[in-house]
Amino acid sequence: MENRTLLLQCAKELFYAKGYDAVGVQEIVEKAGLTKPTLYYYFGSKIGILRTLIETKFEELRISVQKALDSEGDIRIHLYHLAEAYCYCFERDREFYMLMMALFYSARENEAYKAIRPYVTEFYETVVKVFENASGELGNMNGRQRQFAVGFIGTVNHYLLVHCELDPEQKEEISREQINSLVNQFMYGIFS
Amino acid sequence: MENRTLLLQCAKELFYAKGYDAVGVQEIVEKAGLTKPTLYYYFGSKIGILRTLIETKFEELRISVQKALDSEGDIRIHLYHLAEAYCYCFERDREFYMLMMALFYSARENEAYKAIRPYVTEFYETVVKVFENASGELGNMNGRQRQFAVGFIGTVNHYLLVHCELDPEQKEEISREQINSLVNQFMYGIFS
DNA sequence: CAGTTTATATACCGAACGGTATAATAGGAG
DNA sequence: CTCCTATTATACCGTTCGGTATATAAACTG
Repeated sequence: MENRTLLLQCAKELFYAKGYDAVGVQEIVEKAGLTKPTLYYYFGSKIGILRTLIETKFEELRISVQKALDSEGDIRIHLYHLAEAYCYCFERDREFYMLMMALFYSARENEAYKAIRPYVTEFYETVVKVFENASGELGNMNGRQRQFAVGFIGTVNHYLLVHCELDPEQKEEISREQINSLVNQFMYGIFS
Repeated sequence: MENRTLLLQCAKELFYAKGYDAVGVQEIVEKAGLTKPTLYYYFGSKIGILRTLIETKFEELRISVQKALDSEGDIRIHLYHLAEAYCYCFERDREFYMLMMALFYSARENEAYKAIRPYVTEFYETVVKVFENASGELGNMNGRQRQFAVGFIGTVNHYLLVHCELDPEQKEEISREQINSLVNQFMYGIFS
């Protein structure tokens, strides 16, 4: 493996296990069997390596989300494909997805949170648009699109957290029925 | 205010805003207008001040949760009172509740997570028991009590997070109807 | 008043922090 | 072979980290 990739991998594992602020640059390069100038050569700074990590992975997620939203169908279908895209990303790299979630819930003035914020906002806005485009089906939402979007993302994230707790070894993958019932439960919450 | 209480207050605000690892002991005592030995006199270590913070606040939550579970009624009533207890804790000290949530989602090998883990586990087990005691009403749960417990806590937490997003100034308090519909939505998820 | 306890400050510790100036090494191109 | 670029290491920078030895001031206790 290239040293650049190796550093990204080691950093991801350490950030996931201990948290961004609790990991030192020294620790990352030691794990990779390299030295600090190598890390600074590729990424420029400690936050730079986190940013690279986020950008790389989000690009993958962005593609599958776009594919999900291009599909034909009602809002239920779109939400299903959206949830599917998240679950797919989760299953491909649990460590990264969990790291992302930890960052999402971390302190607002933290540097690591500021690094992930624009990406989270981007996806949040994408989901808001899904609800706005569905006003024909859902009727007047009284400006609750934002609430729905936060709710939907939260429901999916929470589902994945529970899934992680119940299947730590990642033995079974998330089924279509599970994703379907997740979306249904969320939709019920809207109409009730 | 006593210097001890002042230090706890300042630490809470900083941990909430920046995260435990990103805050230095120096920063805490400067905000309080004191010096390091004073902090070490009262709390012994940096993690000691977080532990004191958690223990103090959890004692309050523990009392209101116990009161909720002592009430007569079916599982829906118990869950309602439980959700009410969480919401009450949240409204009394949003900063602390949000800090708790951030810690809950933080990295598993982080010192701060280890400090809060026993308390989270304690409440988690309490909620598991609520579901176990309701086997008469809910029928055979196929050992899904744990899943329900994680689900319930996650639903409440997520609701409070959204609430925070939509009412950042904390103008209106959470109504009985809101708590009721939250519990109903969760119960629907179980039966579906 | 003398002795003890409680509470606070000054001034310091070694270690780790993020980051860098500089040089050596390696590989390809002319 | 020689130059150039890409990559890596040695050795260091000033700052901040969590934590403490020691002294002092105030408040209680006999």
